[in-house]
Amino acid sequence: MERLRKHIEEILPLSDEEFLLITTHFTKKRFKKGDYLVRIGETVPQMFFVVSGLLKLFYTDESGKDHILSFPREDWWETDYLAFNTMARAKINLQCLEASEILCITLKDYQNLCNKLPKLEHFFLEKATAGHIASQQRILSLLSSSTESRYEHLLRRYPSLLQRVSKTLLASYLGVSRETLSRLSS
Amino acid sequence: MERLRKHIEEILPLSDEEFLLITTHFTKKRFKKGDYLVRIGETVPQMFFVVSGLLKLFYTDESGKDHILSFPREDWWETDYLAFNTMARAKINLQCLEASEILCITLKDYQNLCNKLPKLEHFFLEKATAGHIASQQRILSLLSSSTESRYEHLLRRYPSLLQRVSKTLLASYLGVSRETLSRLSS
DNA sequence: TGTCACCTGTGATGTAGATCACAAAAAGTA
DNA sequence: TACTTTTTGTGATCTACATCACAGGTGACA
Repeated sequence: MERLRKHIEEILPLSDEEFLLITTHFTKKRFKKGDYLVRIGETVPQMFFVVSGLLKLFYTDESGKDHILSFPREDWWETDYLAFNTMARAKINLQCLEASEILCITLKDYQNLCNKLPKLEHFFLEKATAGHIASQQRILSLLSSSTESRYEHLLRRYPSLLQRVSKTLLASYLGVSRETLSRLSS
Repeated sequence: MERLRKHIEEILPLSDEEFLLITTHFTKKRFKKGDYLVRIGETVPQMFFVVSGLLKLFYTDESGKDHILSFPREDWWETDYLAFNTMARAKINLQCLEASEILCITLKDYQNLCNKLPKLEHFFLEKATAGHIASQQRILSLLSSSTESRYEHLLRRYPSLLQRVSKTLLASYLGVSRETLSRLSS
């Protein structure tokens, strides 16, 4: 849980009591490689904070092809936000690429926590804004950049990703076939 | 300003005093078609709420081609959030496609307002989350759908857009050339 | 230690869409 | 109303990328 405290305190200082209150609302779980945290078609009772490990958030289209939205890793918040917030069924999957340590919070606990500690909404607002900005920049790069420069940009921004993720998965994040990406690398 | 009140109260009930407090932090401005609210390279002192009118949020790449991120219209919040929040220079333009009535708020006023009325952060958190979700879905459609189905989806979701926006602009929102879009329509 | 699943590179071929070019139609503007 | 600017459709050509197919490599696990 210390990791969560440091993470929140980058934005919001916390007293010991406040942090204790926060921790009581989360459950720590361990997942193995391949485990699903969210599966298409099921409900999404929780939001997740990644303490350690690596996941993929992805959509599987009608033809069975995967499209990766993100690679959540240490210090990331992730879930199917649409399904989580509206208590609907998931439209996307969230699955472990590595064994992972995760803090989980239910919608009810999340709402309770925000009521008891309203300044946390400031924290989550910052996170949501950052997420929105990042998504917009991804849209821009999909609209305006070549596959090659998107690939270079990705590696520059997350150099460690290449060590942890297969090129097949990187291709499906970039929106090209793995063959095309392979030809780019060489 | 009544429009703003109704808009906020869809999420958050407000007393008359609270709403009065809010209004004192905004400035109402009228813009003509073609006017810029945000221009690449300049600072972004304000965030905008569209009372009436239509705008485009777009990036111009090195080759001079435009890429449209959104068509903000009635009841939308928009700005270059990255530049606004970090007081940096804008990377994207925000320009009027129609004469528009806009409520403007500076970063300082925004922060003051949220301090004085913390429950507003709840409102903005909802908006930011919705924006993030919408952006994610756009990424998914860029990754997984054909141009044709993205076009159909856009028209289904915003049928009025076709009346207000040229196909050239729609093409640059969808990420295809206007020639290709023209061939699709026929 | 052998087997199996997955990953990666590479060739051949097909296709969606970019780009260039032109003309007619529509919409602004003086 | 006349003139300019913008929008739209359509043809011809070119290119990036998808798809299919195959083979060698690597790590996981029984």
